[in-house]
This record gives sequence, C-alpha cells and structure tokens, in this order.
Amino acid sequence: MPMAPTGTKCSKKEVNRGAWTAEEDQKLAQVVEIHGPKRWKAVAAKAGLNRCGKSCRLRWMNYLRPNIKRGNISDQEEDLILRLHKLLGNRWSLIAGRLPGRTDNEIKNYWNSHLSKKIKQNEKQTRMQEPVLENSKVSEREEPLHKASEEGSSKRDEEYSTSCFNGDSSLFDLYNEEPLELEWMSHFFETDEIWLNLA
DNA sequence: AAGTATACCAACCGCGAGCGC
DNA sequence: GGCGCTCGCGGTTGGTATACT
Repeated sequence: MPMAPTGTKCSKKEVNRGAWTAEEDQKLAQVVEIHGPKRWKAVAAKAGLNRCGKSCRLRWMNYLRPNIKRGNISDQEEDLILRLHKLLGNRWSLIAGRLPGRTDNEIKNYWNSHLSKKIKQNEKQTRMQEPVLENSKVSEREEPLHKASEEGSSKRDEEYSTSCFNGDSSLFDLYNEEPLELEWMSHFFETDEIWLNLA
C-alpha cells in the first residue's frame, strides 16, 4: 500500500465503534437530509458523531437510506440472487443493484449464511445422482463466469460485463435455461439502460 | 439449568479507483 | 505526474440469539 490516506481507516482511538444507537441514527439522518449522502467525513463531523465517515456511509447505505427493505427475502428474490450470483460471482453491489431496496451487505450476508450452504447441499446431491464425468469437463462447466476477469481488477466490472454481454448468446446456453425461464432476464435488460448498452 | 455449538448479521478492515489540486 | 482525499467494494470479524447436549 503506497499510502494510508486519512479517512480510509477509522484509526482514531477515541472514535465510536460497534452498534449504532437510535440517537446516532437520527443525527446522521438529519445531516444527510440537509447535506446529502456525500463527504462522509464532513457529515460525521456536522452530525457531531464520534464516528468515522466510512462508518456513517455504511450505516446510511445499509439502514437509513429511504426505501430500504429489511429481512424476509422472498423466494423470487432468492432465485434472482442465485441466478445473478451464477452470472456475476461475488459482485454483491451489482447483484444488489438488481434487487430494489436490498443492499450488497444484506445479500452478501444472506448468501454466506443461507445460499452457499444450500448450493453445497445441492452439489452434493447432484454429484451422488449424476454419473461420473471427466474432471476437466466438469470444472470447465462449473467455472464461474467472473473468474476470467477476476485478475487485474481495474475496470473489472466494466470488462467483465462487456465480456458477458458482447452479444454472444452462448451465455444462456451455459446456464441451460429454458426460454420461458429467461423471462426475468429479458425484463432485466428492458429496465436498465446500462445493461441494454452492454447487451 | 448450564454449558457449548452453530447461525445470523451488523459493523469493520483493507484495498483500489477516481477526482481535484 | 504526484499527492491527498473520498468513495465504494468485497472479505472478514465479533457480538448476539438460538439450538442442542
């Protein structure tokens, strides 16, 4: 690490850590309402919160932001997360972007606590049911798409997205989707300009 | 009832990218 | 071009709740 910029690390000993109180939430929400969700260091100072900017940002993004949905992830949402994860890998922010009101942190937690286990179980079951395949073929098929762009992470999302949606319809073949099951995906593209551009 | 293990999730940390000076 | 600051992301940790023995 060439530098340790102030503001990237909550290094002050006297800074508050741990769970947020209702009072802190209220102060933060008030200041963000006035000044907007930016310059978090200044927001923390203006709110009189003994917290680092980073902590304030996280709190706002995950809990205080308007239209945040908490808990009760529906089957539909779960299905979407599974599909998107298969497509995007651990790009939690991108996945969250497709689920209105959900945060990357929540999805990440949900994945780690629920879905990763579910998947492992499913894999176990399918391995027991399927005839043994050649190792190379299995790994080729199961290789997450995002792996290819994982190394050299600069502009990784952009590059990765481009590689996924450069018009190659084999993307869908890879997931062995029935046409009807792709309904959600077409809606996906229809509703987002950025993704449309990539497609 | 007490102790231990496991699950869940809020919060923190390290890092890289982008921007303005 | 280099530096400092800010933002955002993904991985990890730690506290709390719940289940199990």
